[in-house]
This record gives sequence, C-alpha cells and structure tokens, in this order.
Amino acid sequence: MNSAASRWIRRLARFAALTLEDQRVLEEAASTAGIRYASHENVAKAGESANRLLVVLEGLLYRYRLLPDGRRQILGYLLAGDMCDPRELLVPQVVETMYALGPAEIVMLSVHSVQRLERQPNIALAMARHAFMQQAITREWLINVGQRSAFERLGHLICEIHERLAAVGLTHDHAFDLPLTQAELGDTLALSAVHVNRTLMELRRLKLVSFQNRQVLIHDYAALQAAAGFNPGYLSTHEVRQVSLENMA
Amino acid sequence: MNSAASRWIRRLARFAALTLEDQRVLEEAASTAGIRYASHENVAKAGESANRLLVVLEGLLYRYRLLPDGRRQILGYLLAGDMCDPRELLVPQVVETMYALGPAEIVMLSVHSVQRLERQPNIALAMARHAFMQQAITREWLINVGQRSAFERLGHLICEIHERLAAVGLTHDHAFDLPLTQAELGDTLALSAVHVNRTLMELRRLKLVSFQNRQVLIHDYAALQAAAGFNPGYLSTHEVRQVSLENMA
DNA sequence: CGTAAAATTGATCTGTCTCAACGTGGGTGG
DNA sequence: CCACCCACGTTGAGACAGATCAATTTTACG
Repeated sequence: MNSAASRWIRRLARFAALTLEDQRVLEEAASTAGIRYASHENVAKAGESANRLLVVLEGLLYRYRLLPDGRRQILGYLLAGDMCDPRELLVPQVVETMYALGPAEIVMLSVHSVQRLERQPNIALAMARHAFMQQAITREWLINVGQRSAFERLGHLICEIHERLAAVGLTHDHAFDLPLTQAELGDTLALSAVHVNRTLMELRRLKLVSFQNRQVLIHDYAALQAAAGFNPGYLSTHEVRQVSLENMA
Repeated sequence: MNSAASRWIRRLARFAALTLEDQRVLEEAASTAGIRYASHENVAKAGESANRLLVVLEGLLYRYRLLPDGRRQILGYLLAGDMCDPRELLVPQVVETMYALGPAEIVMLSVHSVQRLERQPNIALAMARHAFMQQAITREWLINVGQRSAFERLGHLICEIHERLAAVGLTHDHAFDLPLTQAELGDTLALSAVHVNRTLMELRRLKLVSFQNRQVLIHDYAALQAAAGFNPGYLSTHEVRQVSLENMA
C-alpha cells in the first residue's frame, strides 16, 4: 500500500480498524478529488465558504490567526495523513481560520465525497476520533502555552510532532524533518524567535535534541519527555492498553 | 418553556431550528436521566470510562488539567445550557480531563439516550455545531493566552462569557453573575491571582467593567470589546449575517 | 462572632521580550 | 561562475510585564 493516500489511510487506521473495502474507498476519494500541490501559500482563507474538506497527503500545513496589529498565533499543524474535521462542513459560510504551508500535497474532498466516506462506519468512526484527537492537541497546546516554561514548551512540541510523524512512518530512529522556521516555532509556542533560538541551544547543550537544517534529532527521548512533562496519551484515542495495564498493577 | 431543560434547548436552538417534537425529545432526555446537584466537587474524573454525556442545566462547570507540580490550566467552561461533545463517547476508556464546579444542576445522558437524540436530524446538527463552537472557543483561548496582554485577556474573557450567558438569557442589561474566584480566573488566563486582581482594578478604573461580589457589571461594552480585541463571530456558527453584510459593503 | 477563604496592597525578582548588530548559506541574475 | 542579497540564525545588552513573596483587610459562612 504505497499510493498517494497511503499516509492518510495509515493515520485513520490508528483510530479504527479499516477493512480492505474501507481502504479502497479512501483511495478512490483521494484520487477522484483533484490533488493540489502548494508551497508557501494560503490554502483556504478565513471567510470563504466551507464546502471542501482538506486532507494532507504529504507535507505540513498549519492553521493560524492574525491579530490586527500583526501578532500571530499558530493554532495547529496538519501533518502528512491528517485531515480537517468533517464538522467544518456544517458551518456553511466561513472557515473560521486560515491555513498556510510549506510545500505539500493535499486533497480537497467535496461534501458529496465526505458523505460517501461517512457511509462506511469504520471510516466515520476513525474520522471522528481523529478529529477528537486534534481537539485534544489544541487543549494540550493551551496547557503548553499557559503553564509551561519556554524550555518545556519546546520540548513538549518536539515530542508531540515526533509521535505524530512516527505514527505514519515519517521518523527514522528518533530523527525527522521539520521544515519550520524558528519564527514559526515562536508563533506556535507564543515565544519570540530570539528566545526560541536560545531555548533550542539549551536543548542541544543538554544533549536532548538538536535542530539543524530543518532536521530534528532527538538524542535522549526518555530524558526529553521527562524534562518536558510529555505524556503521549492524548494522541491516541483507543490504544489505552498502557493505562489499563497500569491500573492492574 | 420553563422546564429544567429550558436553557439547554435555548442553547441548541441557536445552532439549528428545533421543531416542537425536537424540544419534546430533549425535555424527555433531560428528565429521564437523573438530575444531579453538585457543589465544589469533581463531576467526572480523568480515567473513568466515558459512558455518560454531561449536560449543564444551571450553574457553571469547568474542565481543567493539573500538572504534577501543581500548576493548573482551566481548559474550558460549561455554562448553563452547554453540553459535552457527543464524540467523547467514542473514546471508550478515558475521559481525557476532569471537571469541577460551583453549585450546578446537571444531567448525565446515557449512550442510549444520546443515540436517540442523534436520530433527530436537527438535534444532531445542533449538537455538532455546538461542539464545533466549543472547539472554536478553545482556539480563541489559545490566542488569548498566547498573544494577548493580561488586560486584553481578561477583557476578552468577560466579553465571551457575557455573550454566552446572554444567549441563554442569563444577563440583565450587561450584568451577570460569575461565581469565579480571582485565582480561578488566573488559572483560566494563565495569570497569577495577584495580577488578575490588579488587572480587574485597572478595568474598573477605566470604567469598563467592575467585578464585585461575583457580579460582573459591564459599564461600556463597546469600549471593552475594542480594548480586548473581541469579535463575537466565533461564538455563533450560523448567524453569519454581519459578515455577509460587510462583504457587500 | 470567629475563622478561613478570598481580595487587596506593597516590594522585589525574573523569564522572556525588544532592539540592534552580525554571521551565514543558498538561490538568483548578471 | 561569481557577487550579491535576503531570509534565517545567532549573539549581546537592556527593559518590562507579570510572577513571587509577604502582609493586611475584607468577605462569606457555620
């Protein structure tokens, strides 16, 4: 299974068991709708009518909000395999926020196409759980920005991205590509670019992570997780085996 | 219409037109499931199995997360008429976070009961849109905590709560009850209680808002909204008339 | 009334921001 | 193929919003 829809299927399969038929339907949806390649451009602007649902096959998009005076907050990433919440189609008039990106391969599903997908119970369940996880991520970010120090924030974000990319096979031995600027990391974590820089150096100095040439290299994942207070539970909604095991101990 | 379910119905009606039959079904769901009254207590703890859906008929609950060292972030409020996202029932094992409250009147809907509700298309739509709005609120909070000053944050939160309470008839001429402690406001806005206090006094000094005896009094709503950069668009998912009008101008 | 929680006030400290300069690498046009 | 350039990263110094610590007053309530 190495088609364009491969990562998408792989991501959804983490949230519900998908039959071969389900997978075929997903492949078809991905190929029917036009594939678009975009680079450093807004994909969907706030205020447009929301009649297409975005799926990311390759690359990284993010959603952000600009305040009148230029301050910016990045609200979430869509990594390869991620898709928007089907509920966005229930709000006819406006996309609440905007998207931008590095080079990426995306699919815009029509309302009709989404309806067909939702007729497959497993797919519907997987999409709902995936959307639910994205909500959990937003909450985690709120905790991050609200309560954690710059050091913890950055470490936590790196752990999260690592887990999410690992789930679709985009990490190789605790290393992965991250085409983000330090300024963009700053707008994600509500830190100045300067302070992101200093914090990254601190992480490197402590031999936890290095980030150079858009490549993240985690040297000591356990220590990083501990230092950042990272707990991956919120990223998987049904693999709760660890928790159950703990409860039995 | 002044039953216990009144505010709930009123809230949902903002997101989709409800027939009399729909309203009857909601009333029934609210009365069938046991009504519980709780005060300063956790309603649902993280880790419990998620087999009931919470509806708030009266009072104020909030969802929070505690970090190991005692830091706390409040993640969202459930005001009178609000309910949890039906998707929470799709994650069988754990409630991701916890709830706590002031005195409140709540309903715990069974899975069965929720399924019956979702068989009514209008209700299903209203619930989905309501849940979608709650997501939008979380994103707005992320922007709040990430980008805005203490002064703006507090003003923004007050505006938001005012709008949400007004939607269910719990404001009287720009005044409303808010049974929150300054420390709780701090944990909501990621500020120390001391600084919340000082900021509240600043708001009062500027004749924008006063907050005394758990009563909020907005003296100049227009000026407050302007000072806080508040735009209520994210609270209503289908009343987009203003935007349309702007677009035509 | 008494007592504990909440609000208020003052003094001091600090994480992070801002401003400003400088280094660096990769793409582009001459 | 070189020279320039511009976005990005790095470094230093100083400033400030908000935290922390520590009283003191006020309010809610049994």
